[in-house]
Amino acid sequence: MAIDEVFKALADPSRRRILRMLSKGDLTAGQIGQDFDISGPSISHHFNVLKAAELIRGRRDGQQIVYSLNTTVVQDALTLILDVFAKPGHQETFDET
Amino acid sequence: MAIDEVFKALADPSRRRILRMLSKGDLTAGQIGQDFDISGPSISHHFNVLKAAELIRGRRDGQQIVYSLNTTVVQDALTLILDVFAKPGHQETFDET
DNA sequence: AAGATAATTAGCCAATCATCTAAATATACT
DNA sequence: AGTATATTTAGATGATTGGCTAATTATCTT
Repeated sequence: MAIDEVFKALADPSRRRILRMLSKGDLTAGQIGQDFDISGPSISHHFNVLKAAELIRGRRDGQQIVYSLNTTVVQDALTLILDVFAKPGHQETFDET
Repeated sequence: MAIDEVFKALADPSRRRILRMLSKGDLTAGQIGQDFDISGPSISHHFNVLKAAELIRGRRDGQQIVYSLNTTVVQDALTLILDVFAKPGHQETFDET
């Protein structure tokens, strides 16, 4: 997993919205696009960025591409995000102060 | 806290490195800068981005500016980051699969 | 095989970003 | 007051980004 790609992918609000949508379940490109005011190609570009970060995966189902969250990478990404802030030798879980 | 600023701040590897350094303890601008190959003004720009996201705070101590992590905002930011991936109604902690 | 639908890739453009050098500001020292 | 040190702000520049339209690819339907 490329940490840099992950953080860059998360930098855009549309992409974060896509991730949030997919966290509730798989969706086709079209279903996702309907929720946005931007053009199809622009959405497609966001899919590419998210795929480059390996945060999502797409599989073709007939005419449509069904996108789903790559939960494995999402877990790893969250670990790395927490690492940015974690004091080493201070094994803290998220809820801890 | 401006979520958008937070994610933009995290998008740059130098800024993530700064945060990691500060998570171990406060440091002056100069001490941080020594660890980087980029110019002073560039580092200063990164401080500004991190300050805009309220992730760090700087206080003057004589000639130096001492930077520290804004732990309150860091906590809130982590919550928001987790929200990007969390299925609602599925109260999951970080360690859970 | 022709046309419709779903989505992508290609190519362009304006806006943003990370970096730089030069100049400015703030504090300390002599 | 004058100089050195620490850091920032100002302004410029090349690279990256997010958006668009047009064209392409893949699949389905008739």
